Amino acid sequence: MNVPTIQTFDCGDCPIRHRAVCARCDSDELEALDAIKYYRTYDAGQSITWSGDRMDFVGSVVSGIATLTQTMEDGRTQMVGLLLPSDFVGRPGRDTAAYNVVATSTVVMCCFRRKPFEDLMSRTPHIAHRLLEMTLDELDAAREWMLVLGRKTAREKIASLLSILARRDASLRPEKDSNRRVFDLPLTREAMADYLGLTLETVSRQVSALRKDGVIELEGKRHVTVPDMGRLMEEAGDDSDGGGFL
Amino acid sequence: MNVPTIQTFDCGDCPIRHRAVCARCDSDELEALDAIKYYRTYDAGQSITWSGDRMDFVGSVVSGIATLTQTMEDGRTQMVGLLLPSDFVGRPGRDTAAYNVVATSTVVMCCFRRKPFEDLMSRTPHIAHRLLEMTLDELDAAREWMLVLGRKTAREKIASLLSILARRDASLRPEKDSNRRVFDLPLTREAMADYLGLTLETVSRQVSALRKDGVIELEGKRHVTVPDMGRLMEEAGDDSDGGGFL
DNA sequence: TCCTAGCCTTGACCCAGATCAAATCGGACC
DNA sequence: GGTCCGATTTGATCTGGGTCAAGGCTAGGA
Repeated sequence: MNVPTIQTFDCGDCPIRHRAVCARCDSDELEALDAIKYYRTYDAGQSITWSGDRMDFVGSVVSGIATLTQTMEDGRTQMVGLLLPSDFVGRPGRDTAAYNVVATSTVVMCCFRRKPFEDLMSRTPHIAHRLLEMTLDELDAAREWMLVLGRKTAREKIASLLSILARRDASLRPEKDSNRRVFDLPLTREAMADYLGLTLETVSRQVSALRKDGVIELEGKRHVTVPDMGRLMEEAGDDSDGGGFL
Repeated sequence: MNVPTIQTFDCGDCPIRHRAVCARCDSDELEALDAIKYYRTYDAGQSITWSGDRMDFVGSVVSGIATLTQTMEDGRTQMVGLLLPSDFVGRPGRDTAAYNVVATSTVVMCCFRRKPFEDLMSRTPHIAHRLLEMTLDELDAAREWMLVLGRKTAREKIASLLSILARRDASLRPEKDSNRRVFDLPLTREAMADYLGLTLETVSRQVSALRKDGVIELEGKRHVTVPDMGRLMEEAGDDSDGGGFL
């Protein structure tokens, strides 16, 4: 499978380096982007966007983690995307949000007002291209996830999620030992369940089982050590490199 | 939810009118597209693309139906997309296919060699924009499907699929009675199962159940009549209009 | 220090959908 | 018409994961 490179860009004074929308842009274009950008902070649990609401900005996550969810009338909810630093939020060309976006931790967003962003986009082909690439990556991620949701067992689902989180985390900070990974779970058991199409009880049981079997080690409830990524990816049912992203 | 308009365009001598990649293009641009396009026919069951293979064209489906699937080593497979006439296949900027694409019926594709298409794309912003829109629609479709896969019951899954097929079919041919729909199932029970993350037996049972309950009528095994789309969408667990596409 | 509120874990039991097995249907081909 | 084969239906049984219920762990507040 295809593991897209983490989307990061340097937009001047954002606290992290990332090259998302403005990779390859020249300085004029960057200046134009700078002119319409602003920052906004959301507290953990706060809603960034509510499905159906008017949405007059697009932007990318600078720090923190947000989730993209859909809900049925009876309350069943499914997470359809996990937004990590550098991920893009919002859809140019549409003025209402299609999903609920909720901050899981404190989230800082680098926002662009939608109209000026769209204007800029139609003037600078780079940006449209970049956005196309990012969208295609997201599409691949969504499709990979369809396989997880439709055909994997609970244990494989958990292993898949851990493997993705471990790899996304690893691409943020350089690792020495390529086989060992250490990271903090950014999600509650309930959020994991919503991502995996499971119940929180099943998530809890399977995490315990993986711990018992030595696939992972836990320190507290959130701090995870993966002694052997290969083993984890086997558990996930992934072949060679375990098509991951998101 | 958002029901994207069917992507169709008129590319000169294609047997159907569609406005996919070249909507809004002027005549010069159309001519440039014409210059690099060619047609190719695939028989039912024939593979159009094999995951991991080199892919040197992109294109859109002119007629027939193809499926986009992912497979695990042990044979479990999940359909991740259904390609109906006018849908776009292939990813500009990547030279290997990410999925298996298989013709379900005889399929005619309007292809563009990838390199010239990419060149053309970088010269004509319209096309990149159009592609971005189409990709965003597909992403919405994939995410909608994640909700189906992750949280719906077997009966709701079947109803969701039928509702999507009925609506996509309806947007191809004009309908008088907006409540009634008649169409042919383009998929075997097994393909439906692969789409829905079920087994073919369960698909068969639930289709029978929906027939018994008067939600649909069957003539033979493939010809479906939906007497009341509202009822069907209720069964699908969809609110108002039942987020559709694909 | 204790209390409280979220999380999280674990156990007991149940059921929707998987699995295994057997017909039946329908079209293509002789 | 008859045979064959793949697609479909239907039945019987099994089981992974859902549901319900009872504690446990930890951080923050008083």
